[in-house]
Amino acid sequence: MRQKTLEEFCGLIKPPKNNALRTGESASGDEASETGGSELPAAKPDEAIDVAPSNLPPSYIVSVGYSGSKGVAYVKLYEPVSQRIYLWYDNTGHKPYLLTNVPPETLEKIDRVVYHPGFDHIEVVEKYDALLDQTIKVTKVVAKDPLAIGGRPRGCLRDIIPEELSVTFGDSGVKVWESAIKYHQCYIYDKGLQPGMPYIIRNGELISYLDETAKRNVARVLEFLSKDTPKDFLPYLEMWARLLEYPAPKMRRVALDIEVYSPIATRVPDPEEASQPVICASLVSSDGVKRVLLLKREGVEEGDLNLPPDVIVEFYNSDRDLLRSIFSVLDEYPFVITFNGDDFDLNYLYHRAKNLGFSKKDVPIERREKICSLRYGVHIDLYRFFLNRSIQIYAFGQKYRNVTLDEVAKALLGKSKLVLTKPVSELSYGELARYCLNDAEITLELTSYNDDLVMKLLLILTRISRMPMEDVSRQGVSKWIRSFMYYEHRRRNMLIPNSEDIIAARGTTVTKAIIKGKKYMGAIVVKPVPGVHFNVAVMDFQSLYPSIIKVYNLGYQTVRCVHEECRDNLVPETPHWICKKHKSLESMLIGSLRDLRVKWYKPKSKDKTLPDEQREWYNVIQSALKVILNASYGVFGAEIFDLYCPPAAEAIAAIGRNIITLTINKARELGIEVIYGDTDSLFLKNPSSEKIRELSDWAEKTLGMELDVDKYYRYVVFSYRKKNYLGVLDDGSVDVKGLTGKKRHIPPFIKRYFDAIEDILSRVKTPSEFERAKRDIERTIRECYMKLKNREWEDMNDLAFEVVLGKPPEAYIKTTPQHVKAALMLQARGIELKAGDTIRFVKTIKEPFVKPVQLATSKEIDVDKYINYLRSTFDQILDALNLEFDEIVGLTRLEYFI
DNA sequence: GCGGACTGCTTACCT
DNA sequence: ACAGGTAAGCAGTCCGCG
Repeated sequence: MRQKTLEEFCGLIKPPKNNALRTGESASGDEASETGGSELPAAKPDEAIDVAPSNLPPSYIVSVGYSGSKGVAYVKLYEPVSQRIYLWYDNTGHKPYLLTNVPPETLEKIDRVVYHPGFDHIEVVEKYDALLDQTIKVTKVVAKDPLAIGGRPRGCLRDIIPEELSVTFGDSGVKVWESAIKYHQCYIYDKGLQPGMPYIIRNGELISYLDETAKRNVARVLEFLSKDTPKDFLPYLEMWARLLEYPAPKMRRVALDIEVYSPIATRVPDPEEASQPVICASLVSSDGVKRVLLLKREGVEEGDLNLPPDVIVEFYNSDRDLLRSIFSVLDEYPFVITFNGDDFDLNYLYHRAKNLGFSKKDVPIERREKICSLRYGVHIDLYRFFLNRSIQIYAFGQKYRNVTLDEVAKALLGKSKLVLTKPVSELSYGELARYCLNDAEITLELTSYNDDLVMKLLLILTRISRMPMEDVSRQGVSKWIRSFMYYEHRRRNMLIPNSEDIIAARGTTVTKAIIKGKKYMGAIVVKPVPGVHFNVAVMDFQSLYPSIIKVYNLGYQTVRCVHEECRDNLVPETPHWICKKHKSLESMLIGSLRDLRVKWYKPKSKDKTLPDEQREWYNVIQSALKVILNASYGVFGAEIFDLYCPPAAEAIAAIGRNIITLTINKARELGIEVIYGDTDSLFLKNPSSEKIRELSDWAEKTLGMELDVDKYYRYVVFSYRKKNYLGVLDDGSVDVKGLTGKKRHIPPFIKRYFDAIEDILSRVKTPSEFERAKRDIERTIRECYMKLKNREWEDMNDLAFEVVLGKPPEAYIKTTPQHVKAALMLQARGIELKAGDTIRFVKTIKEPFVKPVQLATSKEIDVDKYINYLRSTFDQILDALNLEFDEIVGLTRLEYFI
């Protein structure tokens, strides 16, 4: 089978001339169907959405799914003019399938296969097996519906085939491939669909739409990047640039929050039971509508609601009517935003409707595997999105710690939830309405601040991952990467290997990790030179690991490939070799993404000559790329990743060690003093710009890697500890890395004094100013010490350590750390605790030497333990300044021993 | 029976 | 549900100590 070009695969065509863009009807109008004569009994989502008309203006694919009633895949399109959702049903006869190495003539003899109710037919197809580097013939077993392939606990073709063959033929070499891919993903891959991108319909076909501006923009990117780029790389740059350059539409949406009555004040009602009425709902939309729906109840204080004039308040006599109103909104908006709606709001409404006897067609919510989706639009649960670790760290820079609406909103918007003085069920209408409305407002604002940053981020991730928006917002980075790699397999007609095939063909790791229990050796950290160093340049390799994947051609297909002639292309410090004959798919996909971020999107996001709006868009793109690139090496070493390949991960790390080592040696050879380095960075003491240039050129020429100056420190303070330093930049801002004084769990009392020291250091400009700073630091530490010693704290909370429970308190079997001891005391008082909860405790004199702050009194505090903690915290800085904690606080040797 | 040396567990951090 | 490396504190264990 011929490999399709990207152009063909994406179905790109010139935009139609004179394409009369029809403005759709207002979204609030009737829901009359334009299906044009489908006689099948309508079922969800089919009945709630209009079928896309042939003159549909360019519309964005936001979701892809499978229609059980019609037995075909469908695509949800968002039309940005009318701001409505339309459906398009597959009309190409695409069907679910699996691949197997069992020959057709054998399969035809198996009744359980050919008489399976979902069985359709068998074909023989050719696929390229990248593990063996050869084209193989496989049998394609096509089914009538996706559940016949897999997804049911028993009786699926993917289980039947190996079962039958091992029983009947005693064959253990039976292989089944690609049977665990969700059908809607399979459809996206086979059709080369680009979720998040605009499409039009022509002769009933769904066709990708790119306007002339978009094409010009893509051409501009390519022209800029093509200079020093190998030819085979260009199509990939082009593919990504098309997805990334196309602007985002305005996404019409509504945020929903509900409040539920609870007979027990402290308990939130169980959504699966949904036994209590919904007493309030707020709907706040991007088109400026704010509605509060309240349930009339006996004995609730009426009075003035005291809500802003633009809020529409509606009272309902029954929660049945209230639900109906909510549901009509859910059937109208293309995007519905919640915070924890999968688990609570939509889940509750779904079950409540069931309990109230709603018929299925009157409920716009569908529930499957902990997800609540909508038959009409797309449900984005922001809780799930913000919970994503990669998003949390790389897109939002750790600005929020705990994923609660209050904390995320505080961190990103500077806004909070309203504080309740009473349980929800006891609030007056006004209090309830204001509370609920505020939640919906900040939920919406989390998607709209910074010019819709979150919506745009989701859209970009949708495009890169080639997944429906619902899925992208709920799944992790390894699923996103898997998805675009699978897509590329299908485009190139490559067999998607099973995880065990990769392990069997490529083996495991050989190096020994420094940390017990890890699979292989990781990065190098250079011992810092202790002391204060002025004029320090920090150089680092731009996206080191993605660069290695690109330049050294890494991937599951190229590590330990089958060719004899490649075995001399060794990875340093390992027996692994890398293929010289073929380019790995990973090196192309990840490498091109890396180049686009490093050379185009990141610089553009900082280009002050561009309009703010444009720069912000580039910033969204470069953040999305950052999230993906940061994980692109890690996934190779993660068992949960479906293309898990330990030797590839190990090789990347080994090459990284080699690169940083060679660079350090080169720097020293050039006479530059290297005072520290970690993984991909070098701290250089007082280097001349010529030497920096020389080193950078050397890296480019001999390693093929970009080594740039990341920043200049006015000075850096190192102790002997790795991953532990303080650096002052030219503008006086301070970078503190790894020091205890900056860690989140330490008592505020100590943190405040640490911050004061940081402040003193930020003002030091020259070595001569240092002496005065040292005296100031001594004074600060003395003050802190005296305050503690004299027990002068205002509030116990100031002394509390805040440590997060990694698991529920009962689950600590091997040891009982201090925060767990405190947690157990709280639990003994009936306070429920779970993994992720933060325990606030103080150190006390008597056994067991800890107490939760809530239970402790001031006189129980063990001051000496705090002073010891103070000592070790400040030692990290004092070490480097040649100061002694005990001398500063005036402890003589004698006192120290008493 | 006690204390120091040691290992292991746990959390928070760095790249 | 991306990886490994480092710091630090404490819990628990082992062993010596005539």
